[in-house]
Amino acid sequence: MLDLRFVVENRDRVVEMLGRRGLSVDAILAAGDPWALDAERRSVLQKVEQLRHRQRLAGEEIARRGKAGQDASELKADMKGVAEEVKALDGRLQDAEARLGQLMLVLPNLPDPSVPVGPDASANQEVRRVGEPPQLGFTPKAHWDIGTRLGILDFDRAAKISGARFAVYFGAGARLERALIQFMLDLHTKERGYREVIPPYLVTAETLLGTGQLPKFEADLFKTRAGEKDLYLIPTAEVPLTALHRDEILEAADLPRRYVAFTPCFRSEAGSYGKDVRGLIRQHQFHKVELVKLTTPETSLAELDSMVADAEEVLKRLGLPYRVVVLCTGDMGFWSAKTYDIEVWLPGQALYREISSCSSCTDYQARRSSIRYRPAPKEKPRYVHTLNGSGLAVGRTLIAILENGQQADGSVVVPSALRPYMDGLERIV
RNA sequence: GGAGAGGUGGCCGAGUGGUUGAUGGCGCCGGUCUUGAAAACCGGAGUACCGCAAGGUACCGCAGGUUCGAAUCCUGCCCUCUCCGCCA
Repeated sequence: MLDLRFVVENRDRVVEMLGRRGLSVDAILAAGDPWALDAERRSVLQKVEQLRHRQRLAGEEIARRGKAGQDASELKADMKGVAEEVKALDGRLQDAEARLGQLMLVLPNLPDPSVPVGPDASANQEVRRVGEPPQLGFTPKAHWDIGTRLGILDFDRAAKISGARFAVYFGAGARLERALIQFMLDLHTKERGYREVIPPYLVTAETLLGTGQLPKFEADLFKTRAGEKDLYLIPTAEVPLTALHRDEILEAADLPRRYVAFTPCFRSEAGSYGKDVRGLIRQHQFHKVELVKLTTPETSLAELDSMVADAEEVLKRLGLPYRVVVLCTGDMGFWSAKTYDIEVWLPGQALYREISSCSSCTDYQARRSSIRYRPAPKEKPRYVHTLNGSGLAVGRTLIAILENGQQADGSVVVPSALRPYMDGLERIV
């Protein structure tokens, strides 16, 4: 969430920055007036604290008289009234704080000044293009045709088992998925300085509140229920990885922290009916190798750049053409301050499709999750910046390999970087 | 699923309802001593919020309650651990 103090003291600026994201003042105020609520909160808080101070002094006096054998019944009677007053005011205070807290949870992050302003994806800006789309010399097929024909992907049987938006991988398909995972993890851990993590795939509501998926985006999640306990399937490893250091104060020397995790991801894809219904593009369950960093505010944008480079390196080594796009204010995620998407070329659709999204969330998640660091001994703790990025989405990488490596005879060439992970297999036939 | 134990400051561990944000120990930081180090001794050290400031308030798993006053009493919840059962 945003820094309440900053919001209160910089009303115009906050309104302007949120406006860039398409959030009008009216829309903000419709959810509640943070400025009025904060004023209420402060004034009540001061009264409560004054009364509590009186209670404390009176308590000491009563104890003293008790020891000295003096009467304190009149003072006690007075303080009973004070206690009731405190209780009433405290109720008002808690009410104001609760409403303010809920309001702050539904305000998105402020965009970084460098982010282009725009209403939707059409205003995103291409940063660079790497690699050339392959000259296939025949009409390229979509991956679902390629994979089905090779017998390595099976959507019909997946539908039988689990319904729409699932896939079964067979043989070389399953092997290719596993090879990609291994390849990506090796790259990030051995060459890029990330520490490998296997986190829980089921998380609590508090965890999702900390990263921002809750309370606003519950419809996108799969929720499980076991007895009285509600747990959510992770939509991305960003959630458990970012939450690793919740309620902690890290040492400056520990930053940046770089984590990489391979996990399945689960998304309900509510509201995406009719979109990407075929193939592996949009599934309820998919694999992702996720990168997460905790950094100081000063280094976060540089670390974002290097994270993008880490994700790009996967594509470079696989020989897949791609471009990097900086998302405009209107297309960014709720908790992001700046996002780069990496889009891979898909010959089957003849367009670039998102295969990675790398964001700096500045201190937005850190504040919600209370992840801080101490800049120097004795100094006050500050919030870290949290960054996350796909490195990469495994299923979509497999799509790109099938579509870019497809041959006229229907076979698929395995990128040489992956062959060591597939017993030297050069071609899927 | 059944039975039991426990959650206090970075860690360990005290705490009779009343100057207890909390004894003590370890670890940590500074100092004295020492050629240096160790030991010993002295001192320091949590987080958040309110306030221009002085200063104040809150926090002993969480939330309520009793009371003039709660780490301490009561209720509910959460978590951890042990044993039994079941199980990959």
